[in-house]
Amino acid sequence: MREWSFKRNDHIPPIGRKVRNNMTNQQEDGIWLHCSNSAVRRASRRLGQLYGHVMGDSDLKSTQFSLMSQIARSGEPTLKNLAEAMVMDLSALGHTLKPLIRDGMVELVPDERDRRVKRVRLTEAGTAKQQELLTLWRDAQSRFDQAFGKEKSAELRKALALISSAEFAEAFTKS
Amino acid sequence: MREWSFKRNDHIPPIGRKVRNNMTNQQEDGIWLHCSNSAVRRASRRLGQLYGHVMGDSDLKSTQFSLMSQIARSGEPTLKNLAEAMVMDLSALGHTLKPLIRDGMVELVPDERDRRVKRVRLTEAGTAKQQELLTLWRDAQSRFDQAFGKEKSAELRKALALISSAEFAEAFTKS
DNA sequence: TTTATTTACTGGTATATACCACAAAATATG
DNA sequence: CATATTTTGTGGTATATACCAGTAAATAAA
Repeated sequence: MREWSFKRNDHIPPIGRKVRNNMTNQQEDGIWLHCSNSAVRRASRRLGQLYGHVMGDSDLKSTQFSLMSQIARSGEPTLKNLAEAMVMDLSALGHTLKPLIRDGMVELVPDERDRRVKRVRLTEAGTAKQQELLTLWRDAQSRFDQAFGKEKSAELRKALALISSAEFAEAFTKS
Repeated sequence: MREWSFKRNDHIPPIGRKVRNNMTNQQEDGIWLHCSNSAVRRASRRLGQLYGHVMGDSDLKSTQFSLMSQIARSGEPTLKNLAEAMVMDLSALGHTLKPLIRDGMVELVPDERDRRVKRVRLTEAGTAKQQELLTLWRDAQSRFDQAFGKEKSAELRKALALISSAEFAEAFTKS
């Protein structure tokens, strides 16, 4: 057996200070308690895993389900608008759509008035699949609400929507 | 000019209901207001971009900076422990480390007592680089605190740490 | 109307991240 | 001790995502 040092969260060492920390448990101090970016990414990994497991062996990843749900919700958005809504780089969106297009879940249709523009649309199969997975998604979301608190859950989403907004980006950048 | 429908957030349509929404602005209703997973991912994309721009042309991505900061903070964690701390899949961590190892920022050292185990360590160059970027990180983090509120910022990180915890995963899964 | 600029998308390249199957070492079991 | 099981990593494959450098269409400017 190795000699373990014990948790001591009383004096929080500054970022990047070496502590020779061999602790196994999760409660230890970490960068995510100091860096909002790290904190959000870390949580997104956890939720990706959690929601993903609920989605299970369905053909779609939780990210794909999100994207398709947003497409359905938007009607028939242009790539540009969809990218903005998802806070995603336009080219990243293009790449992300490829597997969905390949699998016949989504199709791109040229806009009639502006030949530069392409609109994103769920195929019939895509719509059906999205509807089908709604049940699983609801299970995941209700588990989340249960574990985190329905109230706090809604508040959190609102806070995150604020952070994701263009106005926030503006404020962050200009200051 | 196209005919635009106008924003109406008064009646929030359920997920996956088609609305034929051509709105350009960000305030529109979206999946992220209903799905915590989507909300967190979306925010993580935004923050990735924002922090990333502050990091600018430095050799490290903001994700790499986070990871290196956690390594520094942990002392000399095993791959397993680091993966757990980061809430990252072990193999994903391995892959993520490759560019850092290639660039001489990080090295893997075999554990002396358990030949299965490898420990992660910042090289001298890595430590220096991490220290150097601390300034940029501090700028980004203080911009965030400014824009979101220092209080709320700390609360948010705590909430996200809870969501990222093993206990939360437990609660989510068992329920 | 010709030219310059902006807009919307595509493709390349690199990192981020997950899951699965496999290998090797350590540990538990009979 | 010999075998079964668990633990820790590695490599493959696929999606997620960013940034940059084009390209073509639309629009603004001269």
